Amino acid sequence: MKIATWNVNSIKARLENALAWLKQDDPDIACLQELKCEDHAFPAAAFEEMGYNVITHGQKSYNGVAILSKTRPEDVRRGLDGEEEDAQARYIEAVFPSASGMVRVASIYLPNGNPAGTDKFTYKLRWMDRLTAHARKLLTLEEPLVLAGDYNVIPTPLDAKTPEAWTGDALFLPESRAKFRSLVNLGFTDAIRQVHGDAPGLYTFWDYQAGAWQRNNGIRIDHVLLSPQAADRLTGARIEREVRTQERPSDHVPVVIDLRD
DNA sequence: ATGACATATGAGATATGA
Repeated sequence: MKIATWNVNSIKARLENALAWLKQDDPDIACLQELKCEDHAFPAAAFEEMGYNVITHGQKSYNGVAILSKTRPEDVRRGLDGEEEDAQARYIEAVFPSASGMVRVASIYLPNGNPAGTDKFTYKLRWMDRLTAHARKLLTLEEPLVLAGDYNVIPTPLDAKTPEAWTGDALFLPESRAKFRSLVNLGFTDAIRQVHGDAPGLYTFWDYQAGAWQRNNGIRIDHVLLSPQAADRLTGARIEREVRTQERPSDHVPVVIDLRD
């Protein structure tokens, strides 16, 4: 089965792009982030007409996550524990039937955290702690689990064209990278690195500004983390760079993995 | 040093993003 993640940067602005991509790539499950709309405004019908079930956790103007799936979601969770007053819609998770049993998938939009030294950065770090605590619980289920999304973390210098330009940025600060490592080191596999090793130039985001795409001045911040039971079934992982050549593209491109049925 | 560029809100200019 094929599982994808993509930060669309507004689902309303990107609806035609998303439909074209789904028609081309035909994932069984697609995690979307940065919807920038409330649940009632999500264009669900367009995806349902393509055969997808739709679950969303939306918010006006900012954030928002969704999962599209060819099988019916069960055990849906919206949001993370730990901050009851947290109004930011950044996490949705469900379990999906597949040919070889159930697969649990989460769509994650981790806080950006800039500028460092502000509440935004401490919120990012707290959110990462909450995600890690939840992931620790999920791992005890010993089931195929896929944590996919925009993590807003550049894991290593290999994941940026110009890492020196990111010094001091919340995406690359040691605290952010350390918390990402702590999550991975619970026992997750970074699907792209598992398949491509230390290959350079694997990016998922290019700024709209300063010709970043044309110069391939990108960063890898969209990640697919696999539990051991999911990693056992990994047969492929790729970054869909050509999606950046769409008309009015998102500044992110999809990451897609294949799991053996 | 700043802005570039894109989107949402809402009707001009500001907030957010990464």
